[in-house]
Amino acid sequence: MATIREVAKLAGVSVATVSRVMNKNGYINDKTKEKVEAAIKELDYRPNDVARTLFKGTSKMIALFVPDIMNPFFPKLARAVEDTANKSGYTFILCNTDNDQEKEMKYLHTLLQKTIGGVVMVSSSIPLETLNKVNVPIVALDREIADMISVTVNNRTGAIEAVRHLQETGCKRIAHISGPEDTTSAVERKKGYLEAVGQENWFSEEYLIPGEYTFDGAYQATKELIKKHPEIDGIFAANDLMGVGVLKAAEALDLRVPEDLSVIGYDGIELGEITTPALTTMGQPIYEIGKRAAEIIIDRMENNQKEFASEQYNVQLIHRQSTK
Amino acid sequence: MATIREVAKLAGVSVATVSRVMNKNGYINDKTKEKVEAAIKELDYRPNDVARTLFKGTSKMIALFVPDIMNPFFPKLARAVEDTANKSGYTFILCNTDNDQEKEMKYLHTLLQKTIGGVVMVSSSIPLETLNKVNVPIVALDREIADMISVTVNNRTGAIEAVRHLQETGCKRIAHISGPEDTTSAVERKKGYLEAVGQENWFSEEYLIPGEYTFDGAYQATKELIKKHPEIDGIFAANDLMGVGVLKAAEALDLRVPEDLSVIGYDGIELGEITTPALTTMGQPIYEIGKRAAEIIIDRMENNQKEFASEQYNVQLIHRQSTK
DNA sequence: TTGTACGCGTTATCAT
DNA sequence: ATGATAACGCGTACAA
Repeated sequence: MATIREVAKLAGVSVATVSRVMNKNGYINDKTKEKVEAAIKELDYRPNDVARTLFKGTSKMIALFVPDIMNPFFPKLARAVEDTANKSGYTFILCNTDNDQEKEMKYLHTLLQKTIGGVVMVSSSIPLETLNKVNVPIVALDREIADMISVTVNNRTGAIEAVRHLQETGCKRIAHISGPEDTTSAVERKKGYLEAVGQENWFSEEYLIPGEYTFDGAYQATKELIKKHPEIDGIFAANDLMGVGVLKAAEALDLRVPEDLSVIGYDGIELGEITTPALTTMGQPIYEIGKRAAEIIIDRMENNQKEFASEQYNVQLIHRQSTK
Repeated sequence: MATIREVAKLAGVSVATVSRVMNKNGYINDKTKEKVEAAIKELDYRPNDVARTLFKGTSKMIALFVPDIMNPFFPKLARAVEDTANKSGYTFILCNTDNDQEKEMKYLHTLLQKTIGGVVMVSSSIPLETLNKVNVPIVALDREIADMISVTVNNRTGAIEAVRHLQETGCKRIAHISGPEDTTSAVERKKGYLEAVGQENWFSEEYLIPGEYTFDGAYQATKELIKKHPEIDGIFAANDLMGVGVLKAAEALDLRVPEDLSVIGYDGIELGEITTPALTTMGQPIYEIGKRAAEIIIDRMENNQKEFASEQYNVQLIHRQSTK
């Protein structure tokens, strides 16, 4: 790779001049500009981004922390962040955290040492004081982190709508398989469920069981739930991955869906279209929120004076085959 | 972030000494070492990786080029590469290429400007001369790229095995939905299919139709295929995503699987476990090959004198419900 | 309008 | 055993 010095020599000018034409800074004679551009072209010169970064003190890189890219909710989110980052000339770094604090801290420090520009975080177990001490813009995505700027969907009201849909399509006894307690989206969805049916006279605490946002968790949970409470005729799973787990458990239990058991999920990932029956769900604008989070981060990096606010998007019922 | 100079000042030594204790280079008095370490700890000093990279001329970053992380085959591969990279202290950069040459070239140059350490590539439309000119270790993963070092599975023999399985379970007329012609894995799988049944007297070119490795492609292909050739009783889809597409098409066509139509896929992604019926497939060690590709890249970066060779892994029949 | 020289934070070489 | 300093490649005051 050619350096700025080589270009300067070939063009018969100083490095400063080359730098100026590269960055369109200051005044330059048209004639010398041409010479320089010719030299740049001839050598296929591309400025060394590392040197640039060192000088500027910040790099055009943006990182995304997700629990696990193998969870089918995240690829689209990652894609959205990457696309948006690229559009503004940023490089995209993906970090799988496994919700492991040690891993997250290690990542954060590694990135800091690379003078990362900004971080989009889906969840974080990093202590708030660390997060605040760190001099890098951070935006929370999908889940809130304390009082940081976040891009989320309206989980509580979406959950209420999900339960209402179950009721409107004839369900009398509705259970909820919830997500992790330390995840705001899961907590909000559970709140919505409780708000919708917590006061019903049939309601029981036993209708509320944790599934940890995983397929297996929901599968097991459903089996136990139905064994104990065969009267259940509707299940609201806090995410689609669990919704699919419920579907498979129903299959194993020889329960017809939606005749014997109605199922609704949350997220609207493509997986839900592929099951038989296809999963009814509350669809969120996944790509959209990922894109917005990236845009906000980039805005904050380039435009530090502006005021930023959290954003909340709406979810929408997608009626497929797992409810009547 | 504290710099090495601040540490030096606090410890009352020169920056060279600090550098030495950081890198465990040269001789250092135990006493001064202690002083320096104390200062490092006190300031929570972490060397600036950008400066380091600038000096060394290469960075501890490894990139993975995939067509699209939203394709369910890739998350596990990405995860494998990232895990392996991290284990050796490398940072992971994900690049979605969409099989778009322009995008790939842009990525490559961006990364080069960051003095990327190595690149793992799933497919590439980058001209070979560019690839060769570039002074960065590259390994091809999942698909071959000319004569570069690659980590793949045995696609041809796996395909033969898949077709044999269909035959052994009673299929008499077996069609193949193939992947992209410019993708070596797809070409090899098609070769295997042809090798297995191309000489049968019932064989017809019309049994061989392209599905582009996509769900929709396979869905449409299946519908047309069955309409034209209702005698088909077995389909070998060149990947699982298409296998699932076949399953859904069969459902739409009111065909029972496997009674009326047997289906086998390729890859062994988790998606195939979730459909009803679950998809029989040729499972490849996805995580394993991703890991190996990363290991090889890292080896090449750290150990340039060694000789490296391509590796090929075996696939294994996973018999689920879509075949008898 | 252009060039010189310094600084960004490290590491490695050469003295001491 | 330790320190001073050049060098990595770039951008920008400041001088010319």
